[in-house]
Amino acid sequence: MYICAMENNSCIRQQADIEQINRCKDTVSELNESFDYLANGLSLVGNSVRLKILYLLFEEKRLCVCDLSDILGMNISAISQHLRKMKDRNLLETNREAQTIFYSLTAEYEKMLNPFFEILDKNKILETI
Amino acid sequence: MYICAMENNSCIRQQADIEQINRCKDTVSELNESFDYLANGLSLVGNSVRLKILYLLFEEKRLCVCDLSDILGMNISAISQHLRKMKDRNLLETNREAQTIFYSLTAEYEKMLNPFFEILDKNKILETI
DNA sequence: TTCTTATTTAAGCAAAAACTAAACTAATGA
DNA sequence: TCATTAGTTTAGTTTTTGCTTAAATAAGAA
Repeated sequence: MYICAMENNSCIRQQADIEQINRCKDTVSELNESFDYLANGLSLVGNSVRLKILYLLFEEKRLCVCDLSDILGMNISAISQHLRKMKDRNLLETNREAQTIFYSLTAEYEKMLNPFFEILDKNKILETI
Repeated sequence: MYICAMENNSCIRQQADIEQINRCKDTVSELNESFDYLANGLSLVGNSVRLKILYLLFEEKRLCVCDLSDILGMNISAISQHLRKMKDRNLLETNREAQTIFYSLTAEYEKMLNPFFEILDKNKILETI
């Protein structure tokens, strides 16, 4: 009989597969940082404002903060903060042209996010029919 | 000259491409629900506890609430609430066997999440070297 | 029927994320 | 040099998310 390590919510199972549990625990501790890193990256994409920004950059190649603020009907500061997060995680890169700073997708993430852009593309076609 | 529709943070650009802005606005309003839906799905994966659960289910095919609670060292209730969210969004399905409820990935999302699982698999191999 | 095991659900709280407003930086041009 | 435009940063507020606790449900066993 196997007893969970939880203090309060004790879950006393008759039929736990201890080998399986241990194998899983090993996986989790081995990949712990990978899980955190990947989840953090996905959480950036898992926000509708940021997903819109990413898709628009995929379509338009480059846009400035002011464009995005206008398109999305949002405060420049809010947009800038979203862009910063994505730039910090290397989803985006910048290119200054006089006072204007253009944001674009990095090649790495353009490729990685492509399957999701395709889903959106498909919906776009469906909408127009 | 083009003036943004923002009240306070007025961004008055000399060189905005109005056609581009309008094209983007159309895209956003057309795909608005798709963006929300996709972002919501991705936000589920963009949490390290849920990503761990998904990967473990990918590896082990099925696990019950109690197993996951034990493996992740978390309260059963917390795990159950994570599972519920993912089941509601159709990432997971359940299968009752007596009192035990086994969760597993739906075929649709197993396929969709595969590229991310592959990243984790690769890291796993690297860790063991 | 009552007890135990497995899980879910609801309520409340704490931490994290997103947004607003205002101050700040940086490039350009009069 | 000073004003303007474009964007960033910081501080504070609001909203959302995740977790804890406790109560509820559901299946099987005594």
